[in-house]
Amino acid sequence: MAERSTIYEVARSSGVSTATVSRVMHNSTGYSPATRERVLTAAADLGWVPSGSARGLAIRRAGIIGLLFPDFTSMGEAEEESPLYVDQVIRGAERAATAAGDAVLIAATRGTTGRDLAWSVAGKVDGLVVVARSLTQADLHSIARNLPITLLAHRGSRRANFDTVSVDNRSGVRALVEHLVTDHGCRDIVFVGGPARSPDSMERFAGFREALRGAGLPAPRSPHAEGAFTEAGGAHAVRALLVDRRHPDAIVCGNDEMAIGALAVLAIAKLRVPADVAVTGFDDIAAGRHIRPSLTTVRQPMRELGEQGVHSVLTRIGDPERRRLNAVLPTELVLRRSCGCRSAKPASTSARPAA
Amino acid sequence: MAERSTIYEVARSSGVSTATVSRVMHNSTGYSPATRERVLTAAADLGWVPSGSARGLAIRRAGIIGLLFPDFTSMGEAEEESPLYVDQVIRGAERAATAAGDAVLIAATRGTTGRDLAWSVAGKVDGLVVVARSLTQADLHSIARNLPITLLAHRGSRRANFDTVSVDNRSGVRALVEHLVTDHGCRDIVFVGGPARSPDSMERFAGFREALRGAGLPAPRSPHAEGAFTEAGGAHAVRALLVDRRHPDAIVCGNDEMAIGALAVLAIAKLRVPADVAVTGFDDIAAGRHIRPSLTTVRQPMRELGEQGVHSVLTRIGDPERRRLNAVLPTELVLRRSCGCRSAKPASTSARPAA
DNA sequence: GTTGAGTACGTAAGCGGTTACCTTATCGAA
DNA sequence: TTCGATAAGGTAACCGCTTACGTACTCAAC
Repeated sequence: MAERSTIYEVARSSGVSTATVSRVMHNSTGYSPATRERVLTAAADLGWVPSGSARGLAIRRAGIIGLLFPDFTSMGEAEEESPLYVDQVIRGAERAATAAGDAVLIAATRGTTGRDLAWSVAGKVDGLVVVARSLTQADLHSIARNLPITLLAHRGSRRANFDTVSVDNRSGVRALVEHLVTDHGCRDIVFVGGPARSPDSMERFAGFREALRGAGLPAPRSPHAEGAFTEAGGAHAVRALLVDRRHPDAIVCGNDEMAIGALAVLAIAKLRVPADVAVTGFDDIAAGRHIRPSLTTVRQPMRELGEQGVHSVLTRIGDPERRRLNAVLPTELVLRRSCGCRSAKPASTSARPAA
Repeated sequence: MAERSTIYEVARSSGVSTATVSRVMHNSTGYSPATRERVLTAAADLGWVPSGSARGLAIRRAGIIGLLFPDFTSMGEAEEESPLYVDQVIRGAERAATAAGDAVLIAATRGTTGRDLAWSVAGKVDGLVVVARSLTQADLHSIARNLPITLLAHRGSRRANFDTVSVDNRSGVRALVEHLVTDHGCRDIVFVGGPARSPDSMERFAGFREALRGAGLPAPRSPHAEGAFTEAGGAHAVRALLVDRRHPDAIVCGNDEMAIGALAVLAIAKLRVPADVAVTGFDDIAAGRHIRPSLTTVRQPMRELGEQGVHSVLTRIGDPERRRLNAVLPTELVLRRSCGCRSAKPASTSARPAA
């Protein structure tokens, strides 16, 4: 690996000009079959890997879409790091980008801002998919002046001047709570939310309230307990909850990890799930299928979120003048044991299509 | 977002030459504090995102490391797709790259080869980390002529002319089996392997045999059953196994997902775990902690694998003449319920350091 | 006053592809 | 024979940065 070979070497060793090499590589016309052969073998012989930088500069397109997501590890101790669902989003983004002939560049934002961000990530891509609140408002707007950006799972995104793709948190929880009320006769239902300022948590709580009001039940102004979106967070919140009240009929948790934490605490408190109290989560992570009782939850199409995100920036790259697009992906109710259901067949819910 | 702004515009609007803008942006010397201010504000005002392609071309370094991993989804039906541990590897790679000021570009190889590969991925990066067998031998060697490549978890990699980072599969399983024999008195132990040609599976089986021989027990020439590295694969293999023999003392599975499949089949067969038969996995995926009985397994440092992989190519980029590096990461025995242990404290095992 | 060193810049030649525009050769039709 | 069309392929400008050099100016030392 002395030096990376260039198009000039390929041209020389096949006796043509670089223009012809370029033409052959792109299947355009203007060369004979014999020439084509010579160029192709020369390229293969050299193991030529064309410089993406040079090509990108020339055609003004790097062929790379960036995916930005939050990672808190290095910030808050060994805390929980970036949420599990990000993995799925990454996979989805990869798939969509590859299908479109692009590649995806990923980067966790650990407090990176401004100049660093622009140089280390933004400059290398043709567009950015940004998960949740991984970027400050300032950076978002600054970068958006030069690069297409699509926001993922960003609440209040309708308002903002961005393309967005989000998940129908509200309908998901609404369907879930309606199920608890209607099919399991629950009346006393509590909501254990994630971080108070989390957009996801707020939306889910909103769905919770809607369902209760719809059922003619009293709806609280704020979640009955809150904690981090982690097992520990859920455990802590439920522990606190049980201190000053009798156990409710059902505990609706902000996400699956919190629900798993809740299950652990309830087991210790000798409360049976679902006999004494039903428990539900949100996300549908893998662990929910294996834990006992298996977890009733709302499935988010995380992978699709990533796919649509990439799709969205690709679309805007293709047509910068197009009007803003705010897509909302449907969620799906997944009924398992922890709510009292026996079967595990999922029931489809919400479907408000892209706006 | 009319047109991406360039260094020329920054230069013009701050009244200096592009050389000076460049100097200011890189904190080198040769400008006055006043000039620095002017340039910086101009850049911020424009929201200038410098072209990574242009910069990459000029300094002959894209600042991107590629990570290639297998994904079989689109090839073999809705089969299982790329293994779960890849997510962890991705996270590790991202972290290491970001720490070094680079970014990571990910791409699943779904049969992509030759020319496409070179253009879509290889050309965009400064080096490649390749998971397992995501690339054909031919592509590997071809690309390696122009790009630093580090192989991950690639058996027989010692021989190959590549930098490698792998995991000590063999010692991991050896420690596991020794534990079953010594602490739980198992004699009749079977190995349920992954795909016959999987390097990982072969290495793990080798460790299995070593442990048995070391304990003076008869060691089989080949795994007692085999299947895909999935729940279905494990279930299928164990079902076949139980058809023509009495249940063994212990079933050592090729990975956690197979072990989970095994647990399901054993439950249906009314065999108690661990009372009647012990079951173990490999990998330590999250589900293993939640399933009942919790799964005894061997933890692979997946994240570290990704980190070391990136580290390795970065090192080689820095010093192309350096001699081959073959790192082997230690594994760790994780004792939980499924082997008969009560506690869940992990015991450290193997530690053969980098070679 | 001349010289030398140092500071603060500007100039322009790359980096490795792409592609608009030319040139040359070939061939059928007028 | 001449002409126009078409095929095959070369020339060189350009994409947006970096950086080796060159230049102008200041200041201290001789």
